[in-house]
Amino acid sequence: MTETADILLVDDDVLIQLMVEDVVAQMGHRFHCAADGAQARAALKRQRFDLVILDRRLPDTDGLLLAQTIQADARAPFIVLSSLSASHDQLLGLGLGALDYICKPVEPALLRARIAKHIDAPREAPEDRVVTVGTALQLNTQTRRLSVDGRTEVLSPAESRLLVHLIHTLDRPSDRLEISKAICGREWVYGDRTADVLVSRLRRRLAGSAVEIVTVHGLGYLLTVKPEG
Amino acid sequence: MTETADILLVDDDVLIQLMVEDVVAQMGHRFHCAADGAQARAALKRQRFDLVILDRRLPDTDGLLLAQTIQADARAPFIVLSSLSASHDQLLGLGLGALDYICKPVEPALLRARIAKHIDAPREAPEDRVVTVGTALQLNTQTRRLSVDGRTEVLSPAESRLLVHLIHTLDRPSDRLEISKAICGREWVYGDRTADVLVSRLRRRLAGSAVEIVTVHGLGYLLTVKPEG
DNA sequence: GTCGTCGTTTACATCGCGTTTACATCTTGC
DNA sequence: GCAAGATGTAAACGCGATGTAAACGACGAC
Repeated sequence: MTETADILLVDDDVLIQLMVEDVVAQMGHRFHCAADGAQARAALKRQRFDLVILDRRLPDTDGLLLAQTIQADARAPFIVLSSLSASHDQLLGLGLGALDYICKPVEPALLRARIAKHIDAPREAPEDRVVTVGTALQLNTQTRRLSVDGRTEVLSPAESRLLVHLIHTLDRPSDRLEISKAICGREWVYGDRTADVLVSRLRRRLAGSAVEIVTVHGLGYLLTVKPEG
Repeated sequence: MTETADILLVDDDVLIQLMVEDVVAQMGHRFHCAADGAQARAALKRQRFDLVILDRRLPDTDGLLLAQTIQADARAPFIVLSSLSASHDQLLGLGLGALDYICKPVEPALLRARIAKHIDAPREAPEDRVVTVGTALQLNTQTRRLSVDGRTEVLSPAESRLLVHLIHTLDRPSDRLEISKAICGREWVYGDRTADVLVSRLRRRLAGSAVEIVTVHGLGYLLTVKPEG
C-alpha cells in the first residue's frame, strides 16, 4: 500500500483544516476540503473519496445530515471529528454509519493513527502504476522495471523518478531546477551535476530504444521519440 | 454478521466485567472473561475469539503486552478499553494493532456501538490450508510444513505468515509497512529490522528452490519465480 | 525451576546509489 | 579558430539501506 487516497475534510475551522491537511499530506494522501454542507455535497458529487472526515457543527447544517448523502450516493466511508463528545452524540454518529468518532481536541499523531486504521483497511489491490511512451517503453514505477528494446532494466529510484518526469514532460525541455526538484525534491544550485550524471546513466539504459534524451544547450533536457531510422 | 461471536474480556475490574458481560449478552454474543494476563493467555490458547477487549492495567502485566500473543498466535482482532487515555497511550495501542482504543469510563450503549463496528465488519475469508507457487513450492499453513526442492522444512509461525503474504503478492513488491502488518499486525516503525531478519531466514529455507525473494532497494521485497537456470 | 522455541533487538559487515570530483569533449560567441 | 563555459561520463566517495550472526527476552513445556 503505497497507493495515495483522496480524503475529504468537511470543517469550517481553519485551524483544523491546516492540521488535517498537514496530517493527510504527511501520510502521502491527497487532501480536499469543504467548509460547509453545500461545498461538501458538491465535492462528493464531483469525485469519489476514500475517506470523508466530518465535523458536526457546520455553518449551514449538522455534519451528520451529510451522512446519508455520503453513504447513499458516494458510498464513501466516513469518520466524525467533532467537539460534541457526549456519549449520545457518539452513539448517534456511529449509529449513522461512521467508522469512528473522534473527539476534539485531538493531537495530529493520534488523528493520523485513526485515519490510517480506516484507510488501510479497504484498500484495493494495489495496482501497478505503469507509465508508457507509445509502445516503445513501459516503466513500472513500483518495481522500477523498465521494458525497452525487448530487454528489462531495473532502474534506481532516482533514475526512475527522472524518467517519469521526462515522460510527463515529453517533448518539452526541463531545466535543471525543475529536474532537481522532481528527482531530489530540492533546489538546484549552480555546480550540481547530479542531474547530468543521472541523465547520462539513463541514456545508457535507453540505448537501442525508440526514445532519446536530447540536450537543450544552456537549458536542460527533453525526452523525445526518435524520428524513423 | 448475524452469527454469534465469542468475545473475550481481559479485565480484573468486576464492575467492568459485569457491564461488558451485559452488553455482550444483549448483543447475542458469547461472553468470556480473563482477570489477568495468565488467564488471558490460557484462554487464547484454548479457543479462538472473534474479538478481544483488553484492559491495560492488569494485576500481572500491561494488557498491551498481550497484544503480541494475541496477534501472533490467535490472530484475533482486539480493542483496548482503558483508563489510560493520554494521546501517547492511545497511539501505542493503535500502533500495536488495536482496532480501537476506548477510554474509561464508557457508557454501555457506546461500548456496544463500538463493539458492533468490529464484530459486524466483514470477517476475513478463511484462508486456504495449502498455498502453492506452481509446482515449485507448497506450504501448509496449518502445520507450516513447506515442501520445496524435494525437502520438507517446518517454518516458524512468523516465517509462514511472511511466506503466505509474499505468495499472495507474487511478483509485486511489498514495503516494510505492509509486511509488518501482515506478519505482526502492527505498524512498522523506522528501525524495525524484524522483517529483514525474517526475510533472511526465509531465504535460507528457500535455497535451491525455483523461487527467490528479491530486494527492491529503498522499498521492500518481492517473491518471484527464478528465470530458467 | 530448566530447557527449547521463536520473535525481536543489537551489532557489525556489506552493498547500493546519490553525489562529488576530475577531466574529456562539445557549443557558443567572438 | 579560439577561448570560455556547458555538457558527458568514468571513477571515487560516503551515507544510509540491507544481510545476517548472535544476543536477548518472553513464553510454553516439562
